Amino acid sequence: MERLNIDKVAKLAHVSRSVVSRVLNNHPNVSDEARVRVMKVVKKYNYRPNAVARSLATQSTYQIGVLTSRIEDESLGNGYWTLLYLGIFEECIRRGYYVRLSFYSSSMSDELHEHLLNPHQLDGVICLNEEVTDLTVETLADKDIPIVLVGHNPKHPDISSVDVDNYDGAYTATKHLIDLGHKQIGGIFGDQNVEETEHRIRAYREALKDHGLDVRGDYISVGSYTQQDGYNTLNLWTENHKQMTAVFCASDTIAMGGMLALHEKGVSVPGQFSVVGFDGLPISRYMIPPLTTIEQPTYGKGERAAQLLIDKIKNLDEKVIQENLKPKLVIRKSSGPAPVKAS
Amino acid sequence: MERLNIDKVAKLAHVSRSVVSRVLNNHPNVSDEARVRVMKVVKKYNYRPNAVARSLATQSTYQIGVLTSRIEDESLGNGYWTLLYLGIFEECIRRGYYVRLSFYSSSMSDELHEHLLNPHQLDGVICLNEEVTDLTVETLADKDIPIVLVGHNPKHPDISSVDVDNYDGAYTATKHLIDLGHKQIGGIFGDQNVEETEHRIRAYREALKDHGLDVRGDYISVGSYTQQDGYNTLNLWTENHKQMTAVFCASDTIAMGGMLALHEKGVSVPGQFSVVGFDGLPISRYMIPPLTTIEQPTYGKGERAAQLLIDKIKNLDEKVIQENLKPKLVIRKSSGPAPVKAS
DNA sequence: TTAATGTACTAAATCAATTGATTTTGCCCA
DNA sequence: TGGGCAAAATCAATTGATTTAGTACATTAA
Repeated sequence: MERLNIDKVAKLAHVSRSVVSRVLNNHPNVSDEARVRVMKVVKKYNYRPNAVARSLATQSTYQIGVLTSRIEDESLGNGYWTLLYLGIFEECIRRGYYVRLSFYSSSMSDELHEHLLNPHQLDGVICLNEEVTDLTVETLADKDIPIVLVGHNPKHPDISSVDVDNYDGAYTATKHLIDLGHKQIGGIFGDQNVEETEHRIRAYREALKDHGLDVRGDYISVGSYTQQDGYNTLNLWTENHKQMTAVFCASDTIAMGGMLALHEKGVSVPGQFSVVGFDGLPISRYMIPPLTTIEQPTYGKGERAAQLLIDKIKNLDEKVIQENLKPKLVIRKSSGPAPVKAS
Repeated sequence: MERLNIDKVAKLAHVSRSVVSRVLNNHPNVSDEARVRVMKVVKKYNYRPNAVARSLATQSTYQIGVLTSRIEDESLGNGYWTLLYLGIFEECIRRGYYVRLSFYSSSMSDELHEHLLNPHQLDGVICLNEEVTDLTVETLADKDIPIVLVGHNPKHPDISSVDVDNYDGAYTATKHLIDLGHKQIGGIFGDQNVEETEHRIRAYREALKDHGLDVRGDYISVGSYTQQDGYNTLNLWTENHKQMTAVFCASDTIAMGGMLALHEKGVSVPGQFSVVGFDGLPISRYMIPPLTTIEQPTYGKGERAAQLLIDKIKNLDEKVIQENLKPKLVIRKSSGPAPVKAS
């Protein structure tokens, strides 16, 4: 198939190339006859304007970059990400944008990272985790490229972001356990110094306090959002904290690891011990037992982030929006009434 | 920051723009003095050539498309995909390519699908599942854009592809159960009419036959690669096939659902019943009990697919390569010796 | 009837690179 | 001093679109 360009189409339709461009972009001042002639040729030869040339002329590529850090390597395998990508992608496609996928690793040279964010190629960037944000913001600082974050970042109050309401979710989870009669409730949390984590911890503490329960420092573990961390922590606690009857895990993966530790120690869930997770990963309903969890709208987070970004690209709207999506408590079999004291 | 282009750089370095281009692309016939002068300016102003203009001139975008079908919606949440993307991405970055991510859904118009594969924007395409292959091949038929598949597809023998050795994996899994003394072994498989599935089924049957065991039709289920399917199937079988003591699940997700069914029925794993999965998802080691599975090199599949694609883009090499990567049996706690007959 | 406005179109500049053709420079040797 | 020959540099075409400026003609208003 010989390559078709706008000039050839113009010739075939007996108009100038400007007219073809007008027709294709729905610009005014084109007669109906000309429009019909052009469209006929376009249809017949299945002509599509060259997007690269168009990008060069318009100085916009209709591509946005999505940047994930692979620092928490292990967590990349947990099913959360694909749903996030899907949400971003589908919103983008609806609005005529393409998605470029990148993973950042700390071993990457700054130069390569900059390369990933090459300003002539991306109309905007979504950062999916904390680790990439600082570097990205810095790299794009004077380049005038909009950024949106998934997960609020107090270090960057001038950048729009989307997050689940972490406080609300963690409070609800803890209260759920309190309502079931548990008095000794542990909390296992992920990465320190991340706003998300701090909010979840605060909500956990305040829920306990609000209901007249003690907040014990040794009932709180702050590690990482991994199965390994949940496993290790509950392995310890089942030894050291015999009074504990429930735990709030700040992610489903932590809960998964934790439940394995409980299983190995012969502690029955929920008979002797209740577990609540956070995230609502698709796999959570098939854990043994199925996990009570705080379901966050993962797909929706991606969707909304893309919306905010594209709005920003189009309007150059300077408003900063930091949005909280509501999570939802999903009660399954991993949580139950506090066991009656054996003493 | 005022926009820098090749002309301004040329002026600042007191050379013509061709020299700048030569320097940047490591072409010969540039004097050392000129090279040094140009590089000095490039460094000083942090100049990066406009990738869009470069693409227009060279007719190549250094972007490859990665297409996933979202038909099996549920399975998008299982952690397999991100690892595949990661493998593709890292190989691409090493070789100077970008990755564009797309999800195909059957509700998508053909036009939109074509749009996703816009020939002026992609140097090549990787199809990650069966569902998107036919349409993609057709769309790109006369466009001269290389394609590589993840998962062999007998309908397209002229396209390179990467897959795990499904026969080998399934045979090994089944043999593992046989070696443990199981005689009544079920098989739960995923999507019908996919080469992958057929090979796994064949290997399962032949392993049984090779070791003198009966192959029973009612011990084989062909459904989908989902937890739900594993759950349903084992729910049935625990009722109907009391003699069965083990099952080979053609995916870890199937196994996960299956183990939940067993748990609910009070069947202990591996005491009364053994389960082997396929995939080696990161979550498999935290299932209850940790899953014995056939680990496939998911990251490696992505990596290799990207390699094949880029080789094809660069050499226009007409060789068709259909490669099988070796899977590995990982023995954990979900499989054990066949229970001694109660009768 | 004339001036002002509006519509449909074309020509040419622009975007920012690559690259083949051409010219200039530098060097050696006769 | 001039001819021959590479090496190095420049020039200009090319890639395929958008978009501004300019033009011709028709319509409306004064």
